[in-house]
Amino acid sequence: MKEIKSADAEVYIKRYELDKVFPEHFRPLMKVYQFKKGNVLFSAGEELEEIYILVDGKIKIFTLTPEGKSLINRFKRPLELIGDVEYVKRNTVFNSVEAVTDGVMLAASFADLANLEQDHPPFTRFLLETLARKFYTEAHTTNLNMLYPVEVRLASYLLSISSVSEGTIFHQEMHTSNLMELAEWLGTSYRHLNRVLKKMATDNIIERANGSIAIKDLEKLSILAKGNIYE
Amino acid sequence: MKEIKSADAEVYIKRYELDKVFPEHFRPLMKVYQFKKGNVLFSAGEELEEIYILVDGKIKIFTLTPEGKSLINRFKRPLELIGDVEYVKRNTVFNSVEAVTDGVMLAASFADLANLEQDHPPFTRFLLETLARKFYTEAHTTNLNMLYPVEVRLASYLLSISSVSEGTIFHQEMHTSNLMELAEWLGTSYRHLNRVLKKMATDNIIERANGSIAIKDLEKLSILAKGNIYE
DNA sequence: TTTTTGAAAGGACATATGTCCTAAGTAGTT
DNA sequence: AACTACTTAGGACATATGTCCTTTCAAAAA
Repeated sequence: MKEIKSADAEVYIKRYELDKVFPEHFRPLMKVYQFKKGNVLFSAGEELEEIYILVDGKIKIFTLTPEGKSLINRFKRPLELIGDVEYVKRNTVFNSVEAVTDGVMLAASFADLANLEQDHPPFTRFLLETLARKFYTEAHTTNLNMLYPVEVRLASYLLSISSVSEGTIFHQEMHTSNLMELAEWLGTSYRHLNRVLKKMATDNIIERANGSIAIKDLEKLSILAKGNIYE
Repeated sequence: MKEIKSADAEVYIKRYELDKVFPEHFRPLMKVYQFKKGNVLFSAGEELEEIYILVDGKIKIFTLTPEGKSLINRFKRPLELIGDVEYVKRNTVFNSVEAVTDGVMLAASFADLANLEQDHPPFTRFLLETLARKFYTEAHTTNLNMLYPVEVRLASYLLSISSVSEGTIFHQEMHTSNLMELAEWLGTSYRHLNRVLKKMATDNIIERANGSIAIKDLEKLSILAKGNIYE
């Protein structure tokens, strides 16, 4: 990750309405970093000294076992805080983070933030609200993962990226760019995702043509999803 | 849950060193509730108006699917906050809560707490630290559950409640009072827990005698747990 | 002591999902 | 066009875990 000294945090602070959180006098203390697709941004166990704010791009958060194999993860887009828990608990990094696309982060040092907290309550409040949202989302996703099989989760996911208007189904941007990533997103293996996709195709719920997935029967899909909404 | 007007929050505030969090002038606004084993304390979807602080007893936090069946849960002992996320996000209750033993909660209304936040930053900080800890623990447990089979988790659990001294193994208090509860704690079915226990007994790692579990081979257990520590 | 009840234990079977491999398709590069 | 690399697709098999039942057992109640 490379610091861009010429860049100004200002633009991003405006864009994401962070001006109440970071007062004028604090902004010169903030840095702007740029990262490239594929960069390993943080590794579990590392010592952190700054909080990072994802303001552009997409990242992947995952856990590696000591045995090196399995992983669990989420994809994150702006606005997302990295290192908030580490800042509050003064822990080492818990999850590893990798860049899925090019992107930009703002950063502020733990020390500066601790000072900021002394005379600027909105920042503490911001942290609190961020964490509450994270906790809620995390719990929601975990429950979904543990309570329902991949088929249901996939159905929910497809519903979440589709919207219907005048009988036509529009696909919003997929959170994932290919099936492997989709498998990771759903927390399953690529092989299994394929199996489930095949079943849905056989049941005439979706149709697969050259790598893309088209919804054929929205109603059946809704029934499958059991009213769950992903994210 | 029954309010005990005669009771005083003071004792508990002392015991858990909450005096910096709740200043003198705020304490008269706090209530003391008593609950009985088996009471359903909160149900998912309910509207909350107070934050609750578990100061005595054991509770169970779980999720029910609309289909009524499966559940996921954790057991909690003091000191634990209930309703913190709900307070910050103004959501309805996310998980249901049930009393496992008799116990006591302190409570303070959202409205009073919002006022407190205005002129008493330590409370916001307390919320933040609590949430960070919760988030961390939650993530840790989730990872453990998703990455390792029940056998490993059970091994970790047994290790976590055992301590060795001069060649003798001491069992600390189990978090659970019977095998069904242990199965819930581990997030598996009772049947499966039994299967795994049997395997461990066959492998001479543990020994089962009239309902209790004794560790026979600590080393094998440690290898099985792969260095993971539960909670 | 007999009866009842709930916990403990496990057999039989089904299902979700993972791992390992192979093959076919597609796009980019030489 | 030939080659390479990556994605898609799926066969074969193993494993973790769930569901449903039955039996055993021990403690509590009659």
